[in-house]
Amino acid sequence: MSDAQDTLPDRRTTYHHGDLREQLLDVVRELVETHGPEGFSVAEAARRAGVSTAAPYKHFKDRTDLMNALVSKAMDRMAAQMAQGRDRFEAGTYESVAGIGQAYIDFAKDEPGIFRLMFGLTEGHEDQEVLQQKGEDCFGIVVEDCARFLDTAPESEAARRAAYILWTNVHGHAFLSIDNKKKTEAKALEDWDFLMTVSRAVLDASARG
Amino acid sequence: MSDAQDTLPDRRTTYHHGDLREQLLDVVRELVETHGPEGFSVAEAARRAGVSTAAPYKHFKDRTDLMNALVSKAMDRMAAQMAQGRDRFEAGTYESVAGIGQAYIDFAKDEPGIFRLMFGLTEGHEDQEVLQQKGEDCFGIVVEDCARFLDTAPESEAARRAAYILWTNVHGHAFLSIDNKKKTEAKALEDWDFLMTVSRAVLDASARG
DNA sequence: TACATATGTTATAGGCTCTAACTTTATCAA
DNA sequence: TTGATAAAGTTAGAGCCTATAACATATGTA
Repeated sequence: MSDAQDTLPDRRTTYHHGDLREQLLDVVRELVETHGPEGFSVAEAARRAGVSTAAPYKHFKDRTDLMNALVSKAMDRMAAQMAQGRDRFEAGTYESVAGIGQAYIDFAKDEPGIFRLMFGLTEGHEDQEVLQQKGEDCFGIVVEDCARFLDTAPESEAARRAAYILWTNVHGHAFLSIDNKKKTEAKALEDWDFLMTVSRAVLDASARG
Repeated sequence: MSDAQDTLPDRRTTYHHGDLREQLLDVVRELVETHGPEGFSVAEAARRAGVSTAAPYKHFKDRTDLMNALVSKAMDRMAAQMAQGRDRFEAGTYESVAGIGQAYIDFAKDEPGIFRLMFGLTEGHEDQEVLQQKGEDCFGIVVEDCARFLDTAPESEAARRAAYILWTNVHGHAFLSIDNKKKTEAKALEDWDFLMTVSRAVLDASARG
């Protein structure tokens, strides 16, 4: 009679879902990548997870809360990938710094929806101590490697300053890359070329004082 | 009896509004700055303009269309301010390049909501030839000034490359500034200091070849 | 076993987008 | 000047969304 449930994914036999919170995050992650940073609804996510549209609210206070959780997990992935990018090279070299940047850019290209969400959040973002901290952690990876290159402490003005400038380069490049794939400049200047150019320019300038 | 109309702004006497399209854009601009890039609704804008919630659709195809118009106007303002920033100094100098960047950053700080909207658009953005072109125009201002500094044609690889790197610096700094006003790095490194540092580093590196 | 808690469900209020059908005003050609 | 047409309003309403309330079912622990 009711064939509506045939369209439901993974029809459950149990009353409880078992892992709804995580599955919602997965589903929304997909939606965000296919329909853009704001192109998801809690209702649609619930439907795809095979639960009622009210169920998500047992796990997330509201839509923003869900988004924050999504971003939080994304930041963990990002930090891990940045560390991995660095570890492909000897620490404290042009290459390791560029490697961190490459990981950042790759993340942005692989997950542009989430990436946009991470930096597009405005409401209830800056209040979130956790997200704030995770952002700092990512930045810390760059600072640390710059400090090693410059042979200074990570707390030094020089290291933080160089890291900040490099961060703007990489962040800006990442954004422009995903924002405008056709842009000729972005193509003419390949990622690695760009990264090595700015790493050298900034680190050398910093080393010279 | 009905005191509802007392809350309506500028109660009209005429049936036609007269300049609804422009007023809607103004109202939405306000909403975007007070409630964030996505923190507006067509309905609320209509209410504030004192018309029915259906009226806006006589002027804009849909919500996205309204947003695009908003962004389009913002890009005009931005281009104008960038040119103005450049003209405060002798053309083709570190200062004029930094001046363009300062205008960009000021725009982002003055109108963070719109700024985010400009670079957060995803759906129906890249299709919009007009917006695409206006973005190129802004970029062209930087390219031109870099070319003058380097004493090359604006079409030269060197000029476009230097401009691109500087654009990432400025764009990244602008974004990080508005994204995270508390960030210590952003404060330690004042805008102008940052701009002159990167202008010198990038232009000198480019000039050296 | 039994009670408390966690995690589902249905129902519903209220807001939003956008369209349809209708009304009022402006424009412009004869 | 007039009368047809287009432009720019209006109300009504379908259909989607968020979020809550009230209720149902499972789980776990005393």
